[in-house]
Amino acid sequence: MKPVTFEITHICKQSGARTGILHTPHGDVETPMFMPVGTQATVKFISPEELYDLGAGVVLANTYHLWLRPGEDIVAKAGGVHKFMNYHGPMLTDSGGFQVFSLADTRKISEEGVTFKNILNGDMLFLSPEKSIQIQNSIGADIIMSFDECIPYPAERDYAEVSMLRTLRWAKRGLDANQRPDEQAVFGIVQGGDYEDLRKYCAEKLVEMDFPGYAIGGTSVGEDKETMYRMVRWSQEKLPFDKPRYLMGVGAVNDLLEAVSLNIDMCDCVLPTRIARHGTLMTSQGRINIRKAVYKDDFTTLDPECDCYCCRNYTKAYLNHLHRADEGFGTRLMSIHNTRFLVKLMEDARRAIREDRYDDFKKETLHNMKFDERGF
RNA sequence: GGAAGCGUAGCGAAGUGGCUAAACGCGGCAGACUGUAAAUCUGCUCCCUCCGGGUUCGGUGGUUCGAAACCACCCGCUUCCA
Repeated sequence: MKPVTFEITHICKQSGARTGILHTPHGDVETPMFMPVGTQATVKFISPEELYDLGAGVVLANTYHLWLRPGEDIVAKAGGVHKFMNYHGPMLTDSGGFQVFSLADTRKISEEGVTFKNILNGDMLFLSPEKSIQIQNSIGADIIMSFDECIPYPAERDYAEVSMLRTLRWAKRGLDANQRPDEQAVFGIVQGGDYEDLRKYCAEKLVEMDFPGYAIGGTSVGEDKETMYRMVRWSQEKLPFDKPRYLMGVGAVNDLLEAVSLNIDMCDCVLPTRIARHGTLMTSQGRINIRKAVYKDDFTTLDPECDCYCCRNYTKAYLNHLHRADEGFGTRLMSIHNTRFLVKLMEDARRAIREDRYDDFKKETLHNMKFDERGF
């Protein structure tokens, strides 16, 4: 019994992009989709009820951070992460592989795994592919990720190769370590830096291991757009067409639209919630910073095309005030808006795909959001 | 009426002879943010500017090669005593 399955429901005649349905133990979700990130078992400032309201499907949590606090045993004791945080839709946990990148100063990599410094108390901790899966088994998300090394960009070819080969061995070890294969699906992660042969080789080898879904990692780590899209294209070419493809850590509007063109089904990103906290909002007319003086007495809606709780009820002047006054309600409203914006972007993308006009939709959306003619 | 203390850039507050156009915080103006050590970080914030220049530290006058800093008087504020 496979916990996670995928079916393709339509292929756009204009673009080749696809829609699908991801079936999980906590419900079905339509793809392509955007997945909000709730690292510490909460999407910062957004309640589960608000997540349902804004149409969130899969929500992420993070293995490394929940391991350190409160500890995976606590989450298991709560009955799993869904019960713990009271979110009953599908969930996915990242393996800690991103922390190999983001916490590079505090860790050391070996064949066996990664020694991390506990950022909370300085203890030395060891995370292996098996340990990561074991923790994720305790946390209990529907989709769990194999432990990988997210390498920086740029990376020397030799290092990218050594790291990718090790990530492949880790993927196999993680797959074999899954104690709950009937409830939790392990996805493999394609690495290989900005090297075509490495990306393709990695994808081929992962496919031989037969994962229920595949992710593309090592992107959005500082590279330019051309490079990112190239890495995605190479990675995705060797993946089986009928399996879900997850592009990790991507959430800028132009990147999402390009990802959908490249047959990506799932994307996650902290961007909407993080920039919301910092006062930046995504709108159908492009990004704005609500703190700017021009919004002080702008009593219009943030985005007239948005149907979120924030846009239905509040003005830019009010958001400007709340942000300047450092009021948490403003942060909540803006987090809800940005998250809804990306969820809705994907809803609109799915509709366009079903109507065989995805290329038109993409071009028009990018134009309205003031991206240049290349979509950058 | 007497005594003591204080007055520094939009605000708060360092500085008590040259390294000071003047720390730091707030406020203000911008920018960044992509599998979250991020309700964070970066830059600018006296005036004119390309180098550079011009005016500042309650006011006026002095001491000094040189003062926000020392002295005198004046103005204002605070506290205490009557």
